[in-house]
Amino acid sequence: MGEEQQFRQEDTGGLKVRWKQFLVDNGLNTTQQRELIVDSFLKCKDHVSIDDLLSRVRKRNKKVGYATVYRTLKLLVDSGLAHQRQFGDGQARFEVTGDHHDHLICTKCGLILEFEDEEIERLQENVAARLGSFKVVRHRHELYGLCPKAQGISGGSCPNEK
Amino acid sequence: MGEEQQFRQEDTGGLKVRWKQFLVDNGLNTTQQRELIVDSFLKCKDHVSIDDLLSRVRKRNKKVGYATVYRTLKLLVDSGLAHQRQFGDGQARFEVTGDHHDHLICTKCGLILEFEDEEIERLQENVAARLGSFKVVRHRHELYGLCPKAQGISGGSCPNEK
DNA sequence: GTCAATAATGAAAACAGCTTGCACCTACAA
DNA sequence: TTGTAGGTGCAAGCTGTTTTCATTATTGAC
Repeated sequence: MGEEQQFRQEDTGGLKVRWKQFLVDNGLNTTQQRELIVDSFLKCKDHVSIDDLLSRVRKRNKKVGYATVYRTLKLLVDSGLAHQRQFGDGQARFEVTGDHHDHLICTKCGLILEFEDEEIERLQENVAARLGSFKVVRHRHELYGLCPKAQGISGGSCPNEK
Repeated sequence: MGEEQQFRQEDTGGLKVRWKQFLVDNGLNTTQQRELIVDSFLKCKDHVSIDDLLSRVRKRNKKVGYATVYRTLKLLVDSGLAHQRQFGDGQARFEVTGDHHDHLICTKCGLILEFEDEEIERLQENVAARLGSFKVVRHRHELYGLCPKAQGISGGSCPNEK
């Protein structure tokens, strides 16, 4: 656990270097707001919406505006440091770029799990080839359903139930 | 080809019966607009947006409003006759419920192909089981990329390019 | 067929999340 | 230090969707 944390810090550090480079490459300035927003974002392990991130940021600086978070997230996506996702609830969510993975979403409590499966990835390529040399650039694979708690297994109620 | 068409008509007829039953079961009226909208929808082979369907409907009755199409599509989804999809372009698309399939979308020309793969479906279930008895209710699997024409293969230009 | 009661329609307004214009402010190279 | 390009925050605008409400259509009882 101590090891894992250390790794994460190192990793976040690496991402921060890439961010700095992105700013330089594109003639963008380092500002207090951007620093704060990017740091807050890189700390997130989960899938944050703009509003989520805004409220995290505002804990440290009340005056940051929605538009700045919005624009910074766009830069993060452009820089490749963030991925933008669209689950069913109508608002965009962002996550730190890492190992590729897909998602399993509990429709009752909103719990989001991640998964990856080499075999599925490989089969996807087959499908695309089969359908006439289609070249897959990215994909989206989401499983919606009920987590054990939402099913009533093990008696617990759903942690994030709305 | 004649056979196929006959089959489709029969199938559409079956769906229409289910629709009628849905109206009865829920104490809903049959109206000119609903008839027209549902008939137009069931004829669609592709993935229509609300606006697409509205303009098809208006070819036969100029006075039908957007809200009516919107509400009728919602009923169609509730009745299980339609599936609602959300591809990347921000507007909902609807398709007639049929064999389960997933999608391959050309990001250059908007071409949408359908695919299904038993093996992938099976692996999905494995994934859900592996992640702790998650029960999958539905899923979403979309491959985004370039169709052969968009890649410049065979020299043709992209049919639907915007 | 006629007539209420009930439901559906269409226009327009409300809504939610996203995007942009603009006046003021900040970072940074000279 | 200062000029300037770039960034910020507010508010307005946009897009697709959803709802409200006055009007119109459908249906079941006579």
